[in-house]
Amino acid sequence: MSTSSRFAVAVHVLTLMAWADDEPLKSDHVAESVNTNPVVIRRMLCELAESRLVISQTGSTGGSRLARQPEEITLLDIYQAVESRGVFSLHRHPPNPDCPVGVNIGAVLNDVLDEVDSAVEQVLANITLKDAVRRLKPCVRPGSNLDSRTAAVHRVSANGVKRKNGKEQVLSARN
Amino acid sequence: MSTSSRFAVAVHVLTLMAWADDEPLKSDHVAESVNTNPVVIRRMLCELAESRLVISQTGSTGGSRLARQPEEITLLDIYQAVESRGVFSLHRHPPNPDCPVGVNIGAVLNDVLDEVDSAVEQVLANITLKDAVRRLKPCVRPGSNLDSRTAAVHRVSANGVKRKNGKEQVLSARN
DNA sequence: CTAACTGTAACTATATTGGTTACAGACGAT
DNA sequence: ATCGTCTGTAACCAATATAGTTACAGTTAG
Repeated sequence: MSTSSRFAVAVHVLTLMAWADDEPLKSDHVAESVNTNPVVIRRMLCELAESRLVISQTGSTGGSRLARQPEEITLLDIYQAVESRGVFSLHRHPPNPDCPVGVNIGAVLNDVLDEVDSAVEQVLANITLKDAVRRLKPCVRPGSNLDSRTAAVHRVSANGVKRKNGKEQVLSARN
Repeated sequence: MSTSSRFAVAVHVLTLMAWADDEPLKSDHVAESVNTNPVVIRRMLCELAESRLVISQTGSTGGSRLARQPEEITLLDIYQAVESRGVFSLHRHPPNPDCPVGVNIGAVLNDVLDEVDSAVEQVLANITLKDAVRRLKPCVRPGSNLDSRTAAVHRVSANGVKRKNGKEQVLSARN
């Protein structure tokens, strides 16, 4: 499955906004944190705005901020806003209806894929943006006596992270 | 997420073999049921053979059959054989390490993605190939007095299937 | 030996995502 | 009023993954 990074980027963007605590962020600033092009961010912000997760303002003092409190936004909300399709797909072309397996495998698979989707949604529904911010442990909060530039000194290596499944990978190379 | 149909096709192929009850199937025959090219099937069968789910034989009377009983093969086995990566990906490029959120969001996301992957795996681990065959309800079994050609008369429309999430779609167009 | 398979390379087609440039429109500041 | 700085969005390109196709070497039963 060629999974996209859209969900990861969306969570990153909204976590930034939760961190910024209602101060509107400019797409350039967000893009710098995500390490991508501002247009990519603006495109995603449009989708998030359509889903009523962020509010954007044009103009010279514009920017985007969360539409709700971080504890009122779940990762499921974000997932549904940016990943329209389920986890798996069915066949590209319909199976042969003249085969007793082919004619029915679609219904069987639909049931399975629904079960999978439900399981994913249940996990994501139980994590809020506030939780995500809370999990940013090694970082200092904006209100502390260390500003973000200082905090950057404490940065840990993002490489060599191991997933539970044992696949070694770099932070950006889950694919 | 641009999900692939590899898992759906793999389940289809192995369900066919479970249905065939240890009789070796030729790639041409399988391809006809899946409605694709035999080489696509053979490629997938190679992967499934590497994962010890099927056994293939070359030669004029060759073909592929299950390596184990259908009740000893779970959908998780199939998933792991053909979908190497997890459900989501992290960022394509590493986030900005000079940003207090960017430097840590990867670890937070890894935890979340692990939870999601585990949930998916748990669902799939609890469904065996035998279950899949059992769920092919409206079909007649090979041993019955209706052969597969006759059974095809009973075929139902594969179109207009609705997923639980309300997205209307055709059987082949979950993407 | 021959026919009928699998295994596999090589190429093409298609789709999705992400990156980039460019520009119209909004809006606060002066 | 106009100017600078934003967002929104179109248009295009690049990269990648999947899938479809042709072709052929190697294997095996008869």
